Parts: sequence; structure tokens; C-alpha cells
Amino acid sequence: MRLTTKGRYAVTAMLDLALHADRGPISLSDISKRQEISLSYLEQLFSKLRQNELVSSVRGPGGGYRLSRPADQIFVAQIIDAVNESIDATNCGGAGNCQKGQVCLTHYLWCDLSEQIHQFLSGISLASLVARKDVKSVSERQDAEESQENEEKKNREQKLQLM
Amino acid sequence: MRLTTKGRYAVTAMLDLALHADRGPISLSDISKRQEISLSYLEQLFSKLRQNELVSSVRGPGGGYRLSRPADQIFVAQIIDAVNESIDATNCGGAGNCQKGQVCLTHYLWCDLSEQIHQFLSGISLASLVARKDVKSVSERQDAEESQENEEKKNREQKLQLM
DNA sequence: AAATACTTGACCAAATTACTAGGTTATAAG
DNA sequence: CTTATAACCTAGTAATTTGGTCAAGTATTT
Repeated sequence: MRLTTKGRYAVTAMLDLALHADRGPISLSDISKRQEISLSYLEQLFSKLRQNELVSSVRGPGGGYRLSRPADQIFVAQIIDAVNESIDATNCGGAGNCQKGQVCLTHYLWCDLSEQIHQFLSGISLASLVARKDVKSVSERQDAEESQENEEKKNREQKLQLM
Repeated sequence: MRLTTKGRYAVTAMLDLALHADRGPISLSDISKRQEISLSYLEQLFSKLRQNELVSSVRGPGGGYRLSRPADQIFVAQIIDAVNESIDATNCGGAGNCQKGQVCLTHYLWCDLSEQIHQFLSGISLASLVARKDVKSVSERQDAEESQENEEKKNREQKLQLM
């Protein structure tokens, strides 16, 4: 079972994309600032997300990434699968050859668990996350922090020009 | 989220214990042979299981481990918790300080997932696993292999004595 | 006393993760 | 047409985790 920062980052970044979809293509450096994920790492993750056709890219200035389809058709399980190979809880990868080519004692338990997790995460779309109150409030906080930082940056630049 | 071979081994070993409870204390070397888990590794796992009062040990010849309470009062979630710290899916360990001391965008999603997994694994007792047909059949296979190996070993020893 | 079996802790190799560095394209804006 | 921007690509690497080994105990029964 793999669910580490990698999968979490991917879902967070995709959610950020969904939340700001109205701004046109979103650059990774924007996501990097808002979600505090290293830019180079994001690039690697988005390479996989693009290969799995979850996002499409626009190159050049003003470019970035956008969701490849509506947010209600992208599910958390797909995102994790894209960057993380699988959310399979068995050791044998579901093959059933865990002990001398035959199934091990707990094989079916882990199959059941995998099924359970997969069903849960397959039922959650980006759209449903965007609609959540708690997500909205965190997102508003982040946007506020972002524009505040931009403001400060602008002020610093003005001061420099005056000198 | 940590669910690796470690947790799987622990559950498998505990299930082996439950399956052979009628034989009295079970030595780790028995479990090691049947489940193909390294003895030294089992020792580490059982040290933690004992600290969490899931098993009790009997020392000396004929000793081994037994479940510290009936199999219907031991749940998979407890076993994994014992060896694996937690089955928490959040990055912050549930603290909610994932981003600059505040919650990150996907915090609540991972909380929900943790809850989901925990509920599922908390509902599965060792007794319910023992009762499963598929588990029984794997266990019978393992016991057959074990006694076959013992037979062969005995034969080899007899041959040696005749020489 | 000898054999058996649990206990502890140090140690280690391989894999994985999370991240950095340093490029090269493609393209829109100036 | 130049330049800045941002995607894209390829390596490398530090830290962590995993899954284990080894050695030296301690306790208990026969």
C-alpha cells in the first residue's frame, strides 16, 4: 500500500488546479507557491499526470496546466494511481503468488481492504472536493496570503525604482 | 499511510497464532517455518505485540506465544497499530498543522480516508478471519506441508542412525 | 547443568521518496 | 526578432524506511 506525500501532493495540486480553473492555464510555479511544493517535484508529478491524460499543458508565457476534462469526471483514485502505480494493499500486487506461488494466509484480507479503499477514493471527484466548505475556506485563506505576498512584492519593486 | 510488509507480517503471524491456539503456546520458529517470515524479524514484531498486550509469552522449552485474549476480541487494526505506529493517512499525523501551522488543502480528505480504513480494519477480528473458508483452506495446506517436511526430516535422521 | 526460547540492541543493505540542479525546447509578449 | 516565460527532460542525491542479520544477553524448564 503506497500512500505517501507523493500521492498527497498530486491530489493537492490537482485540487488547486480545479479551484483556479477559471483563471485559464495555471503555472506550476503558482501551485508551488500556494501549496508549498517544490517546483521541480511538481514538474515530475505533472509529467505523470499528463501521461495519464488527467491534465493538458500550454507552453510558453502565460501557459501552464489545465484539467483535461471537467472536475466531476476526475477522481482521487485516478490521481493517486497516476503518480503512485497502485493503491493495492496486497504484497503480491493482487497476483496471489505470495507464498511459494500460492496465496498467503492473509491474501484475501488485503484484497478486501484494497477494494474498500479503491471504492472510497473512486467515489470522490475533484468537483465534490471543490464544493466542500472546509476546502473552500482553506483555499480562500491561501488566495488571500498569495495576493498579500504579491502586494508586498510590488511595493518592494516600487521602492527600488524610486532609488 | 503505512501499510507495508511489516503490518501484513504481523497480522499473518497473529492469525497463525489464532489458528493453532489449541496446540498451546506457539514458538516463533514454528510460525517462521509456516509463514516464511524470518525468525529475527518475527522477534522484533512480537516484542511490539507483547508491549501492546496482544500476546503473552511463555519462556523455556515448550514455550512460545499465545493470544492475550480471545480471538474475537483482537482486531486487525490493533495489530497494525501495534507494529506500525498508525494507519493515519494524513501527513501531519492528524494534527492539522500541515501548512504553516494551519491545515492544508486536502487535510480533511485524508482524515476521512483514515477514518474509513480504520473502521474497516477495526471491524475485522482474528476470530472472523479464522472462520473464513479461504483462510481455512490456506491454513490446511500450510499444515499439510509442515507435517510433510517433518516426516522427511524424521526419515533423514533415521537413515543417518542406520549408517 | 544443559537445552530451549524469549529479549534487546546495534547494525546494515536495498529501495524508495522527496527534492535539487541543470539543462532543452516551445511560444507569447514586447 | 529578441526575450522572457514556462513546460519538459535527465541526472543525481540526501534522507528515510524497510526488511532484515548478528550477537549477546536473560529466563525457564527438563
